[in-house]
Amino acid sequence: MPRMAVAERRRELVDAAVRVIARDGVAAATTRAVVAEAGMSLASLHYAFPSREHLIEAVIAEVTAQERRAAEYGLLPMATVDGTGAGPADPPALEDVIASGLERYVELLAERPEREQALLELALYAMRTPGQRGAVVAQYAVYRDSARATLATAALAARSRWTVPLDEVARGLVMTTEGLTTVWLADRDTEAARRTARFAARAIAALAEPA
Amino acid sequence: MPRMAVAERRRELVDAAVRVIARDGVAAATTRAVVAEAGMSLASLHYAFPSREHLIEAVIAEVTAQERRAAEYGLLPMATVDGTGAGPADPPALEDVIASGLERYVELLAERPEREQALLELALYAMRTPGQRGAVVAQYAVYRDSARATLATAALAARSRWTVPLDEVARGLVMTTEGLTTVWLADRDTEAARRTARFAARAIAALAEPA
DNA sequence: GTCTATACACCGATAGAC
DNA sequence: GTCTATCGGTGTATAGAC
Repeated sequence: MPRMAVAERRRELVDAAVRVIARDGVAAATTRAVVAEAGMSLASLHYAFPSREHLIEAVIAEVTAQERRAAEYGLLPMATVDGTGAGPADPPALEDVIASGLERYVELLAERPEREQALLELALYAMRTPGQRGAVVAQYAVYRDSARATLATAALAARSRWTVPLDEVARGLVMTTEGLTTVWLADRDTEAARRTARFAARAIAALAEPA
Repeated sequence: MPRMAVAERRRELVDAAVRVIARDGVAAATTRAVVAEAGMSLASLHYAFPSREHLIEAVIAEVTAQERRAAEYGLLPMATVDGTGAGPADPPALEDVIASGLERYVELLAERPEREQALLELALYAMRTPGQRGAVVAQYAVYRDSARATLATAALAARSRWTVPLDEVARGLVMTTEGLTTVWLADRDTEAARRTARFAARAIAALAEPA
């Protein structure tokens, strides 16, 4: 193996761990499985990280950062739905904006179930690991921030304003996506999930009024 | 150790496994940890179960049965809220009935987080284990059935009727409890969860009209 | 810095005495 | 039926050659 900076090695190990976890779960992400995936020797891992736990810690941090980026770059958000330069006379209905966003999330879920399952497993793992509780809180704070920003933009696009604190709405949206995720992972019924998503969109949109 | 019927031994092992899983997680429920919890020797486990996987399978079945019983005996349901023999003139508001049920769920969650976390972990484990996917589907079917029955009773008590198929409402309720669970497990903010529960109750109640 | 080789604990499972 | 003892395998982590 060629020499490489420790930082680079760390990056490759984290990426490999992410792939293993997505494919086979957190429990299967043993040190041996990760280095095999990364094409390194076992000792390289312990040179880059003091222990497996530190590696998983880095994985959680990396995944959280990815989620943050995805949220910021609007891969998840629902507010970019129109784009046709709608005139001031015909703003989209808020319910439709939110519904299309949630439906896009369901699509994404159905396309990459491993990713969402991996995120859930990592969260549960972190909840059990004393030093990692903060990481979980941070992960869900990212979700909430993203939801807040998205909902603010959506209301703007739909010429509406929220009648309850934006924070509450954001919390409800995060609860919705988490609920959709768990239920879909359990029964894999995409059509039912789409219907539930539309129902949730209606419920959330009811918390706003025309501006 | 005293002699005992295989069935009884199986029962004790499953109970011990449930305790270990609730306390330390699925990954920690090794054969040795379980027999230590049950106060048996290692060989007894393999006499009662052909393998650890079969034991976990039995645990999932047992936990699902417990959930079913809890649902049937009305520990979860929200429809038994009044009980004062309210006259025909003052039915409770549907929103309040559902809200009190969901708030009770939040209370239960805050009281026994280990149980809900264990259920989630078991579900995720089963999703990854080829032979266990059916168990997960069954588990969530139980939730849905319970939700359906509860919602039907609630509508009756509140002199309302659902304007969308009951199945859809039930699905929305299950999604809600799952979402509440994951988010609460992540941030442990009980007051926020209560607020989210009330918001969800309003949204669900909006799907019914006076009968 | 990177490797091979290995230490050592714990895993699931079984053999065989009682 | 129930136990102790042990097998073969895999886990994390490290020692020491290069």
